[in-house]
Amino acid sequence: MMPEPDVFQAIAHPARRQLLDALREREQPVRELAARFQVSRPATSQHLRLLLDAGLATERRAGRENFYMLTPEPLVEVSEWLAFYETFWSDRMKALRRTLAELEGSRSDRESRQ
Amino acid sequence: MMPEPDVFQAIAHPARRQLLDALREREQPVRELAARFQVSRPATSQHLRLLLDAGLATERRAGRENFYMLTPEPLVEVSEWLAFYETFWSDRMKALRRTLAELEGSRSDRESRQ
DNA sequence: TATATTGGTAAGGAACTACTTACGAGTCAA
DNA sequence: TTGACTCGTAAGTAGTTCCTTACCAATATA
Repeated sequence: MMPEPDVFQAIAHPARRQLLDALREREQPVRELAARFQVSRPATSQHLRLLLDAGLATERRAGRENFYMLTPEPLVEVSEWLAFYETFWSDRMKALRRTLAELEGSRSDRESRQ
Repeated sequence: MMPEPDVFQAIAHPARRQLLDALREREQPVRELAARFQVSRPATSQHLRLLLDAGLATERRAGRENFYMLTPEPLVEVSEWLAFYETFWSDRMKALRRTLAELEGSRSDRESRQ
């Protein structure tokens, strides 16, 4: 947990995003997570370790089970990085909508198909 | 551009995020991007290729220069995925703030340091 | 106590990533 | 036309990722 390596790297793998998605519901033991996604238990353990290191999950030992719980705060870094692009793409969306509206206008002459 | 491979993978590498950040300003030729980040030109080309494939950039040939331009729309996928977590972490933030407020309250007895 | 369950991790290997150097194509300028 | 510039890509390589199987420790159950 101290090393806190790249969150972007942590969410890059589909299997790890699936794990995070599953952990949104509730904390879950490895056994359950592994069964759910047809991923072998060792592979699941290894992905979970990476999520731990990225600070995206915590573990809670209960008997022989190890429950993993979502701690989504590090995702804020991704969110903040994305924020710079959101205005950008909404501008582009507006421009696109404008262009489509213009096309729509110029098409009203030759209303024909459909 | 047709294959459109994983956007999450595309933004996983710091060098590619730097490239995207640079492209937010304006379209830029490879030469300029490579010079800017002390990354070799071939390496830059290879990263840009990946961004192209992910649909995060387009290229425009002008003479012997190749200008790359940001097309951030595919980031919407990341944004939408993150949206599910934002309520989650804002709830956690609220809970944290509540806890801190309680601690603050119980501390008002022994007001001492700072 | 013996046995089954749960899980972490080591070891090994296939596939992938990210760099380098080398080269060739296309463009521009003298 | 010659030489410099810009760029993509091939080839090679070191390092990393992601899986597997095998094993051991800890815990629960019969």
